[in-house]
Amino acid sequence: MIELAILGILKESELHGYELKKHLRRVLGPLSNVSFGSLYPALNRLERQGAVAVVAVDEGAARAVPPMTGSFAGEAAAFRARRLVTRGPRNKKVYGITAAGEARLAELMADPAEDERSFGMKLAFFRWCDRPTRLHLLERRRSSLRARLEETRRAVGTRGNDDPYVRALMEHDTESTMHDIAWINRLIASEEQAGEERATEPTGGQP
Amino acid sequence: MIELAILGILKESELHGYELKKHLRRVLGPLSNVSFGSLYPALNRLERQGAVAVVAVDEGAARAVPPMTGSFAGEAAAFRARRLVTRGPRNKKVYGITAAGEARLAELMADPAEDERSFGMKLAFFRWCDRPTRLHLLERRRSSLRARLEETRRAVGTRGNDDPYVRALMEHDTESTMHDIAWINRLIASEEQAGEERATEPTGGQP
DNA sequence: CGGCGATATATCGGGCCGATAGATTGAGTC
DNA sequence: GACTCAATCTATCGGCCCGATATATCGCCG
Repeated sequence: MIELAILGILKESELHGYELKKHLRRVLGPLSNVSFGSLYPALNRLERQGAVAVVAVDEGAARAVPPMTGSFAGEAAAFRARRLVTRGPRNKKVYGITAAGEARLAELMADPAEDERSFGMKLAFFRWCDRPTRLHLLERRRSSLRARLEETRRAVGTRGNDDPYVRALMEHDTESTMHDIAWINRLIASEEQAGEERATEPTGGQP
Repeated sequence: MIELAILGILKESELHGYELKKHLRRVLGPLSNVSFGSLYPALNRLERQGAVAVVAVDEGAARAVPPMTGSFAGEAAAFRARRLVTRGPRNKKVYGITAAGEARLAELMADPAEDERSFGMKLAFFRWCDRPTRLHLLERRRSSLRARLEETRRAVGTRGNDDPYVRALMEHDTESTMHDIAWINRLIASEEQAGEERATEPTGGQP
């Protein structure tokens, strides 16, 4: 989900759409590559939901509407209207996350469907959630990877799948999935270790 | 693209939609998991394009329309119409690939965009194309993986990416991509080897 | 000044997915 | 036989996402 990504980025700093896209590319890198055709509608959706809000409208507007010239602003609007469309001149709408948005982010992180891509996004924003949630997400991911592994192995044993290329595809999928599981195991281990280190402090848990 | 997958499966045997989905799941396994919401519209599209054709309408129709009772068939149609929708009773439309469809399959295999998923599909149907095309696809895939590798490495070196989780994500992406490249290299090697073995025959190439 | 590439916002058509609906068949159950 | 229940089978709908496209400004170079 793109909304998760937007909220995760906006939680760090206020940005306008274009910057947002660049940050998304930087953080999610080769995962997802969000396009404007998704980004702007998603921002509008989030704004309608009250999860983000426009913080400022920069530069362009400052030139088009200098202080205390109401009639001039009206002329500018008329000029815009004459040009077939009402699209504003270099509006740079800077968005910020709201309290509702932070709640929504937590909700999106914690709960829903695991569509292969979304795990990567969630991991990229792990800093925004607590250790139990992180561990829960990691374990859920691991179990879905294990299911995938088993399904692929079952498929290999099915008659009708004797094509060498299909075979190669499945063997490689198996290898990759095992590699991923090992990685998740390392992440879980380091998460648990960090948790234990913090547990050797005043507020005692189980010794 | 789902059309490629449908044509690739139908080239092997004639099937109706439901079977088609099961075969797709078997062959593409954990890649893609085609849903009915994509499958049926895609079949209609392909039929409109003349790439596939309905070969037979089985069972249900055989019961509803027994031989030589035109009026009865008319009644059945009226009955169906009364039920708010015209959806046929257990129609089991069996599809087959046409000559145009085979051409379209070759076209889809050879040319277009590389959206990460489509390579897996193409590989699954490699048996349907010749060695030069296979090598071309493998090399294209390798170069896109190399590009991805480089982009991720660039992203790791960018300031602002100091979050440990983002870091972990990128390191793992790098590892996976390298793993994939090694795999592609093996596929290319075995493809070239098979080509050379066949080249030591009557029709001489370059010694 | 005139073009050119980067910045910036936004829409549109079309594909894909998950949810849902409607219908038929076959097996099991009393 | 009547009843239920799961599986089979086709299909649509709303909604999201993407690529292409339109529009407009900004800063830089020659």
